[in-house]
Amino acid sequence: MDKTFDHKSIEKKIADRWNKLEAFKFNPKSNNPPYTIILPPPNITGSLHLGHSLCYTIQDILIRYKRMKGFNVLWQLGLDHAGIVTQLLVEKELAGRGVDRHDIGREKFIEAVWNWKERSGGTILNQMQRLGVSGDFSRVCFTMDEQRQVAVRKAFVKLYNDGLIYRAKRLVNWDSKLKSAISDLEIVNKEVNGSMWYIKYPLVDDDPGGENSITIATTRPETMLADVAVAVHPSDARYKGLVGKLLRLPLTDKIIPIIADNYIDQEKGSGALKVTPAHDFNDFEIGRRHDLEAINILAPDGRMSDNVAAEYRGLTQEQARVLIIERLTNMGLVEKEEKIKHFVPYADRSGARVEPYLTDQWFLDAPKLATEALRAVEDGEIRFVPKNWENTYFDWMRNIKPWCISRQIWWGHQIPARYGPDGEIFVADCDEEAQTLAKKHYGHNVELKRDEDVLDTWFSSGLWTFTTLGWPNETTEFKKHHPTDALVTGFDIIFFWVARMIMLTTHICKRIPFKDVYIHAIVRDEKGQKMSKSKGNVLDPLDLIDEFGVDSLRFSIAALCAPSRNINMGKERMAGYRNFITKLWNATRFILMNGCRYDNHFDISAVKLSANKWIIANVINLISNVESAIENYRFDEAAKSIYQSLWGTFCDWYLEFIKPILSGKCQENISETKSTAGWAIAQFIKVLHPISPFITEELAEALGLTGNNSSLSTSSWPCYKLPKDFDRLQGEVDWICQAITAVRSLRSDFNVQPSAELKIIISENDCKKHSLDEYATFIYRLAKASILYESPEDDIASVPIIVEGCVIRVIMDKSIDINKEKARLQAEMEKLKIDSLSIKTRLSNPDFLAKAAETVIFDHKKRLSNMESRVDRINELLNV
RNA sequence: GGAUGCUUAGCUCAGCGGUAGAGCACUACCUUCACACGGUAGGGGUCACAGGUUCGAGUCCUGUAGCAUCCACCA
Repeated sequence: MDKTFDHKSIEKKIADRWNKLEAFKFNPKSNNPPYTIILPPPNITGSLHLGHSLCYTIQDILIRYKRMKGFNVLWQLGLDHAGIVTQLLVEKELAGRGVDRHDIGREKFIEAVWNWKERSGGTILNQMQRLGVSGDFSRVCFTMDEQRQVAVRKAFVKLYNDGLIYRAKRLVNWDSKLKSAISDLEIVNKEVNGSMWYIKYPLVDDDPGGENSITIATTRPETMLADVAVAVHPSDARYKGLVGKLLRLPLTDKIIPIIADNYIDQEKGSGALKVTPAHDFNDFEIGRRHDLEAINILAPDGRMSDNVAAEYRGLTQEQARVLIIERLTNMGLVEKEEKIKHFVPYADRSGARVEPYLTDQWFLDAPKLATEALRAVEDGEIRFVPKNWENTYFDWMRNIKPWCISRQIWWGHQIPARYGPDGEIFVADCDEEAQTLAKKHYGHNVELKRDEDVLDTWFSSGLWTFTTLGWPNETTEFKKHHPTDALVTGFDIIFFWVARMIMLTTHICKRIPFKDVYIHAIVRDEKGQKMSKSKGNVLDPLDLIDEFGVDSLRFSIAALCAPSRNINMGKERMAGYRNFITKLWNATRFILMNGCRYDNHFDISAVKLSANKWIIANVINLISNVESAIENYRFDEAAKSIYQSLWGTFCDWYLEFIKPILSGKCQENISETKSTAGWAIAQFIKVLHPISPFITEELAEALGLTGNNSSLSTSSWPCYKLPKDFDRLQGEVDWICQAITAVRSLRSDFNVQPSAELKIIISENDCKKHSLDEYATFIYRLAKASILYESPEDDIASVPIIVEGCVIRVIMDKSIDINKEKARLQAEMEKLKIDSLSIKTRLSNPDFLAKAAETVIFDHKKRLSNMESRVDRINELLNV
């Protein structure tokens, strides 16, 4: 074995072995208790980024752990068709060849998308395998594959028949670039510079150009062409008596009323609001209350439509705005213009400015579905981990609005609705069924027209837990593995996905989709900045794997996975955990070099030597700590306790303890110690396996823990009971460790050469109390100090130290002049005292305090306390 | 404007009633026969600020400040 672990030579080999053994194949016939996770399906457009690595590693840890625990694990993998994103990408690709999708038509375009899927869909799956994802890749589903299409249609029809899906003419968020409705979650608000114009609307009864008018304020004067009223607050003194009067809308000369509505905020603008129902969500509501007409002046591409005077038609809104302001200014109707900053909605995907737009769309009655979805979480049937995300969920769910599920794009599940000649709607799974419905309605066969829209991507994602398990068929998977056990995802898609899955699944299946929702943090760079290509701080997981190895990456992820909002991932930190992986490698190498192997028949209760009992107790304790950490989704604790035990206890102490034995100094214990060491390292390898599967698989084989045709992945999780008196040794060995440390400290303080041998005297009582006979060689090995059982002559210089009430006298090597060293320490102490005195003087000087900045004072205080603690230490050493 | 977090060692973060912790970085010494991606010993902390509860508060409560994120906001 090499001195350092060469991950590159091993990862591929191990992955191939897992493949060959079909280690992760799901067995539907197994009678073991089920454990199920549905993987959040990545988009077919993507490649693996660090966020994926995090999400998948966590799931893989759970899956591998549960598999070892004897569960029949089902980790359902899949891919998402990602409607809008994919369509935009394929359009872009076509545009590169000078092709517009409208030229080739819908059918050819969809063909092109499937083509794309074939090419890029597999990329991320391959990358997942590189990460060590231990799912059954033969079961990968796709949100648009045949089975899912059937299920999605079925679900839609059911929701429609249950009155939860309806078609309506409503204002929706309109992406004018995409020419499609989008959901309010797909919008980002950006702050932009704009203007607020104050425009006078003259009262009808007055002289043309007269003084009497109402001033309205607006950032979008072009929409005034669609104004149908001006609204004021009923109790606004400024407009008392004007309610009910008529205004002449400038430019169009349309007569519009002044109405009163409680929605109006007297503080904002001029207190009078122009009402434009077709182009503002609030105005739409006002329009409904007052039975006002909604005039749509925008075309689907966001330009001025034919509903306005010819001179404005076809203009962009910006062009129309300039023209209108120019005209109003000439008419003397612009009171003032204020430059302001305000937030304007943009489409997340296409970047287009989002318009409220009046169209016919399909809606899901989310407010109705929310009741049951809220109850499931309120009652604790579904548990969020960490729990505080429940509040986010509750807040959103309690204020939920109907979800517009139709999209005017081509790539997606086409809505299973057909229209009769008179517009009557027939919703059915298939053509035949729709025809039957139509015939029943009309009394004869008619020609039906299929709705062209497709469903929002998140609609099919929302059904994911059960459509992947065979629903609507009562498959074994659906019966046994649903509800699934855990959903692992980021907080950024609680609304998009988690909430919708809960709503849809509780209604359609009458059960919850999952029991636990584990919300992981978002990966950022080491400074806590969001990773983005423009900032150039993106860490590519595949690069990290190349540099540090998968096992290090996975271990880092686990170790950093504390329950907070962010995970700051930097290379320095990763290097530290890579070192840990190397440490494990070398510890195992050492054990193998000394002829230790894992012995299947090793009986821990027959062990005699304290050091061996001690490490066994530590390891058993670790196993249960790791168990409860993983069960509680505390992967950081699992990783850290393995790190701590392996490095801090096993390597730093135990291996040093047993070196004298293994080298043949105590023949009687050699066989037992070899077995114990082999057993202990095997346990470390097992408990680490869910986190770092590759190196552990490799080492397990070397240790003889697994054979040619077996895998650690499918071996069982260690289960040991601590033999009776084992944990009582803890205090005893701790004392030994402390004594050794104390001797080493003293050596360091007195500048004793590391190679110099010390003699220490421990009272007979203490020797018995701490079974020191057994440890004599250990103390020699670790502190180069051997125990004397008889007091030497008084004239030999010694320094006493106290460890937990027991006095240890350390006899110095003859080459060390104790008095000289003591004098040196004394001098150091005096100097520190004098220095600290001068700092104290400074700090008590009002002039200094007045001049010095706070940080300077802080620095002085810090230095002072450092000096004082050093003085205390030296004092202790000299006085005992 | 509403909500939720965060503020602890130089950096990144754990800890959430009982003697201030980890990793990395730092200092000194050590190429000792698993490992220099190592070993040993160290140094480094007004636990944001101000009040309160308690025998006792990074830890609970109230308030303040700064930062972050989400939601709302086109008069």
